[in-house]
Amino acid sequence: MLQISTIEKEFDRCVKGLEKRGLEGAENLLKDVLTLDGQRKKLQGQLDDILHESNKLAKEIGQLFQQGKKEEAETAKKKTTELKQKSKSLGEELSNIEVSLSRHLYNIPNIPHDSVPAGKTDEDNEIIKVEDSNIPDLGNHKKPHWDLIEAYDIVDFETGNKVTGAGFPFYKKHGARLVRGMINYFLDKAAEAGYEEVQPPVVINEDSGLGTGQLPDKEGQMYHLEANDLYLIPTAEVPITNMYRDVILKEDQLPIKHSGHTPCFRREAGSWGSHVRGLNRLHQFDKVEIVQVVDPNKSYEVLDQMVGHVEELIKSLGLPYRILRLCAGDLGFTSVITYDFEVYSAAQEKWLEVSSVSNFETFQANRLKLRIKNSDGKKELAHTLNGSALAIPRIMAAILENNQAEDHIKMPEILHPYLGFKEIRKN
RNA sequence: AGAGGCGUGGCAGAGUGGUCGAAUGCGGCGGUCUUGAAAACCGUUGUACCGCGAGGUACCGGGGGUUCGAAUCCCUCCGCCUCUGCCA
Repeated sequence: MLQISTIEKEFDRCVKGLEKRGLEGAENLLKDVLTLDGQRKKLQGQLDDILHESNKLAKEIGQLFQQGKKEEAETAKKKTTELKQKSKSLGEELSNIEVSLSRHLYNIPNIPHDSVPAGKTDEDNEIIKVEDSNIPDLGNHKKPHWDLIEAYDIVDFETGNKVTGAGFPFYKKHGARLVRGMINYFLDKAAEAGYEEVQPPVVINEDSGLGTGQLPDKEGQMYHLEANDLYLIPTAEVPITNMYRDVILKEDQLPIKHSGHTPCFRREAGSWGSHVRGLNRLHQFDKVEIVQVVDPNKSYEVLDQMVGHVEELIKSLGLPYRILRLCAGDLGFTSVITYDFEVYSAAQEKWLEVSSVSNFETFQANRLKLRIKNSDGKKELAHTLNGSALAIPRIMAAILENNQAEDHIKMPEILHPYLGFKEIRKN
């Protein structure tokens, strides 16, 4: 969430940023925050004074008792009753204000970067790079991947439907091996780039959901385990970034770089429809995520590195791709700037989003209380970033479609050592 | 899952109702000594909020309660340890 000090110091920039996102009444919302914060300070001051009085009296009463002056002590006790009532009512008033203040703050999204284009929907996203020279000419044996996976018997939706439900497929044979091979390849590449691998829990508690911003905003997108009040992760970003919740890092520990593979679970409530077929959208899918916690002065340099890393991965697989800079209206709640990567899936003739790389600046760190202590002993909020590197099923869809031939599907050469086969054939 | 125990500052560890934001040791930082280092000695050393400042308030796992006053008593939740049970 935004820092109140930022709202105060850069009020106009914040208003403009929120308006760019299409948030209505941004100025009033931010004014309310400042008003509430002013009230908070005032009440806190009053309460502190009363508590000060009470503390003083309590000490005096203690001394009177020790000196055996019981009557005087009893008289003094009576004075405290009034103070107690005052502090109680002030305390309630204060906590009401605080609740209201934090509700406001939790509902205010991050301020977009200057370079983020204005716009409302994904139509307005800015295409900053297109690499489409390798879109294959598939001639007349062009099959979408949902036909291919059936023909080659490598993903089984029907059995997934029976065992769990729609959106939970079984990968089989070469398909299962392809998933595992890609995960290993992506993790190896992340390791080469200096990311330390972790294998995080795939369920998280409420505090973690709040920390990275999935809660309270996107409550309905996560699977909730009610019996334990835990959530299935929608991305490894959540557990990995939350490793650093309530942590004060020393300068020389930076940058923190982690990679992790997890299944990701998304309810995708409301986004299901006939246009979503095959591997394009699932309730459970595998993804390798990269996360960094960095010095605030270096986060844009790091963002470029992460974008470069993802681009190299996609290139190495020989897939046509493009890079988008999301417009303000399409930008995630917590993000300052996001680059999306899409690969071209040549049979369905569609661009598929396979990665999203974002800088959150201090937005997550503020919720997480993730700080850096510099050599002068001063503390400041860190910047957090993350990116998919990469999401498996859509990469798989594009590989299958783009590399299909009459009676086989070629695997990208870079994956051969990870697969134990060079092409998928029937049987 | 059941029974019992425990949860205090960066770490270790005192503290069972008032003078406790908290002894002591270690670690950290500064200094003396030394050519330099170590040792020794001296000093200093939690976080957050409010305030120009003096200073004030809150925090001893989380939340609530009793009391004029709670690290200390009570309730509850969470976590850890031991034993028993179950299980990959």
